Amino acid sequence: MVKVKDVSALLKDLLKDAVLEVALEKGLPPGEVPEVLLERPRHEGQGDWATNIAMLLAKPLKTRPRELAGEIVSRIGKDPHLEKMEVAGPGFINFFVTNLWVRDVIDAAVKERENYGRSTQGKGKKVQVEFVSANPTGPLHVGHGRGAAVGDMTAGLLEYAGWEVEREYYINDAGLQMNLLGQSTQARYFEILGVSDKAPFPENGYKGDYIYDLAREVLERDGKKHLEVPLEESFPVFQAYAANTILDGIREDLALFGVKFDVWFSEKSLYEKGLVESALAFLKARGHAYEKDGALWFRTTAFGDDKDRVLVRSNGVTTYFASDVAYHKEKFDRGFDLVIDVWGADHHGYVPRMKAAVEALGRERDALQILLIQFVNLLRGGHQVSMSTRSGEFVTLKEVLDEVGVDAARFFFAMRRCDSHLDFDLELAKKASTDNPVFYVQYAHARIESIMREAASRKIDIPDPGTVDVDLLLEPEEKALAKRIARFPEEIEKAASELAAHRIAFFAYDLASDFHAFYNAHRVLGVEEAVSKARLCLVEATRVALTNALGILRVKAPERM
RNA sequence: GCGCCUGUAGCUCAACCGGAUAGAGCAACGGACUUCUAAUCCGUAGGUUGGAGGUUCAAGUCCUCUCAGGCGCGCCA
Repeated sequence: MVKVKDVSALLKDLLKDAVLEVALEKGLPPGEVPEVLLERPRHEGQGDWATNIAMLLAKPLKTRPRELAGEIVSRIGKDPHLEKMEVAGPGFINFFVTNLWVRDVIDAAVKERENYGRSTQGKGKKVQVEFVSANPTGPLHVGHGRGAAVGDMTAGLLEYAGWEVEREYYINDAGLQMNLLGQSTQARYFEILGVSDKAPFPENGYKGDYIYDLAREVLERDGKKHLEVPLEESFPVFQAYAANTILDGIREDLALFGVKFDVWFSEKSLYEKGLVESALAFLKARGHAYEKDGALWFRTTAFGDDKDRVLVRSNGVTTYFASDVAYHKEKFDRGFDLVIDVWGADHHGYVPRMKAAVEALGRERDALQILLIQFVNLLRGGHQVSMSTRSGEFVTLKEVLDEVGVDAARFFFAMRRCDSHLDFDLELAKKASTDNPVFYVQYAHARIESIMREAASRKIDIPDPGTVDVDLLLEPEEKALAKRIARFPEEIEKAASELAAHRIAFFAYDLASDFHAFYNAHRVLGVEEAVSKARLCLVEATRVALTNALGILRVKAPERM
């Protein structure tokens, strides 16, 4: 039996031979023959596969595309999987395959189960996905949620495509923002005790209500003792308490959202281990860094950035960029073949210098991929909700999860390309109606489980797909469904190589849609036995593909709804 | 001023390395449950892909210009 994925490979080989033969005959050196590609035609009636090769070759061979296409077709060898070929449109060659693939795909899905669709694309390669990485200065908001979903799903997708994947959270626990957090908490503590003039609230401090909560907790734990000592002395207590408490909250929120990190990496640890220093030394030794105006600069312009960047300020303080260079050096030193950073789109100006850093570290520019997550426009009751951590006015991720549920939130984020702005309407996501795609997809799964329960109660087993008579699955809804299942492995590879996890969500939706259409048109149980058996196999194959797709997104596939 | 992202049906979004007739859902209208779950399905209607040029056999996709929205442009993070 030919594996589903191999049908296209098989066609491609036949096609390639024919193309080379024709090209050679017309005097075109094999080196100048463009790459032969097979694509999925957009429309029904244009076959299962198509190629544009005749159009590409028409010019160098000085012939008309359609004529050439005919010539190529006449040289393509026979194969039991190949039903017929057609020359269509401006010069496409359309391939129609025989029904053999229907059994092939059902067989593959049912037998491979949780491995159906897995790819070896990333085999033997290690990738790190770093995401969220929010400063521990406040709770996660919806924007972080989108980053968390995209990062986690991208990681899941790459795992499925054969990569060894590590999920990492970078904790920005060093620097100015952490000081501000400590000062803000300290100031609120004094304010609560009615002596706010003794510890004024810092400019640009964190104004959210949660800072009051932290201050009150310190007060409960320690009493008024921090009033008695100088501010510098009590400051570390406030900072440590605030940062640890907030980070714990972040961990809890992410756990609730179904996101698990393999590594929580502390920025502070880079300094403690001397890695920032050694990274700077590395750059200096290779002539990528120089001193000017009392500061240390990184010559990022040598790698395409539009200006050089400061690593160490003239006051001796290292910049955020310096620790980021050190961090990325450390990542590559850990042996990753690919490093993916998921950032908020407001950091896009940072991309060229980070890419420059990667090159200066002696890596390919593309060894670092940065996914920029566009802003989430949070809507509630039609009007926009502001989301700035500093102003303290935001809706937290937890609030959203409590309101709309984890699955709805994850799927909502998954249904958009990450570089597209996202309107997240809470009222809409919460509705258990057709508006909400996650219920639509989950309902398809619940229906499948229902069929399986019914079959079990009637003592009917799922037969071996090898015994299925493919000619019993010729209804348009059956073929459409089988075809969709067959595309799952392609979809994985495509999505993985584009780092486009949203494709999986769309696939799941389309698969559910094909299933619902099938379900409404045909009965699985209570029809003629051979047909029933064939359909049971098809349903089981659907269940496998749907479960696997949802598994990548970490969205539940419920047995009942 | 310079740079990045976005602009596709009334609304929210898809569209593979440039391919054939630009697809879904919602909203609107008309239909379908005596059966394995109607949170479903089927049908109708809806478009100059913001605009103008260009490259190409072929452009939503690439190039130039332009308009609109968002975001960046620090010895901040």
